[in-house]
Amino acid sequence: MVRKTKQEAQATRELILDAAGTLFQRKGVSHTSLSDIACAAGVTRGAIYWHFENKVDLFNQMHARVHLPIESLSKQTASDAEPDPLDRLRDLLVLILRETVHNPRQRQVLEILFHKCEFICEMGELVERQEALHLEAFARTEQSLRNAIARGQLPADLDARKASITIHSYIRGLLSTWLLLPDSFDLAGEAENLIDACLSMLVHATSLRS
Amino acid sequence: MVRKTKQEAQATRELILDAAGTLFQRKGVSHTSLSDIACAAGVTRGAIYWHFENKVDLFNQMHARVHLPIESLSKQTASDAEPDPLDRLRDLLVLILRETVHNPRQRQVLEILFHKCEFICEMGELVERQEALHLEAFARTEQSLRNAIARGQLPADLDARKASITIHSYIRGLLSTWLLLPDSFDLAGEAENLIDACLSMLVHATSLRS
DNA sequence: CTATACATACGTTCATGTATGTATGTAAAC
DNA sequence: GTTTACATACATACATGAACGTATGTATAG
Repeated sequence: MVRKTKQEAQATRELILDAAGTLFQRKGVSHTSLSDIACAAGVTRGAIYWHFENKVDLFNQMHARVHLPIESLSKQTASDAEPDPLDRLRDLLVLILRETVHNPRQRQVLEILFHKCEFICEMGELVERQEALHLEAFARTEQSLRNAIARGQLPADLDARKASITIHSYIRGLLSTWLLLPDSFDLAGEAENLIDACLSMLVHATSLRS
Repeated sequence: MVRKTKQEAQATRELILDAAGTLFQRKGVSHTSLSDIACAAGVTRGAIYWHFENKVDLFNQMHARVHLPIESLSKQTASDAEPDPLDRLRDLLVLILRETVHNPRQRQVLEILFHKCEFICEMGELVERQEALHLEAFARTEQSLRNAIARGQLPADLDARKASITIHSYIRGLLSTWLLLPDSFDLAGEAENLIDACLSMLVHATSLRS
């Protein structure tokens, strides 16, 4: 069997990415060889080297599949035409927590990023792109907070920058902790409570004001 | 040169651990070979295999050096004889943030744990011990919070368990974010503000009550 | 004299990258 | 509508080097 049609080739590519995701999640990125992936996907290493440059490239392509939805959502949230920016922010944050629990692919990618790979320069784009994504997210949330302040939903002297970083750290900590110890608490069930607690912090904490 | 005195042998052991720490932090655990470590420490692999079973063992021994101070501190904090448990908790949390910034060894170990190693079963004790440490920390903070509730420093109906996990996730998120992007905010300078914000959340957030 | 604290040397196992083989889809030529 | 030619989508085979673990050598401390 050789020379598949373009659709079949695309399916093979997806197969490889799926297998890689599963193995990365279970054994870690650097402890998974291309032979492992090929075997799990039912192909040979030749197929992998056809579709990808090497493991790092394969790893980066993996992330390209899952980022888009959450990013597009967060963008419209930061619009200053939104009449209730604080509630949109709340919706977004709750969604992030819930999706991580219920969307296997998102959970897989986050679990790999948090606990199954090493952030080193050899990973190529990953580190830079991840840093860039964070800074973008900081900025977008900061904008949302400014909009909320302008609409009187948050204290006028709230330091939006500090608050944005605080929120993101909080979310990252929740995800990281839950992905490490999924049985320690019910992330999906408590999502609203956890986010509301965080947002109430923005309202009440005088130490986050300038 | 061979056969050193016991003190010199101990010094060699420390040298190896130091070199390993530096290389793990820079290149990641699995991308650092024992040859790299030996070379950096000015010894041969033979010396490493004399002092340690293998890389995993070496990695685990690394952590044994740095955990103790923060653990002993957190233990006395949870004592119910403490008249001001909330303030002791505050001190502890602020200290954790500051030490991470100013104590190179703590920063190194945390940076490795968060971003330079993979949490997989092949790492041996690491995963289990790390999980155990987390659960202990949850429990201790929960006890501190109960003490604070008993002394009227926190709402009587605060869910201590939820609050404990919330605090730990928050701290973990701050550390993880800062270690990834140290220039994005001043963790040491803002330590008190960040912790006060978190503690004010415990006081005001109704969503953390039972 | 013996155990220690290494250094040296050796064998073996992967994992990687590349080179090559090969059968088929696909499009153009006739 | 065949035939031809070429690119595609892999499989197979090979060469290389890195990293590991172990076995052994060896000088000295105790």
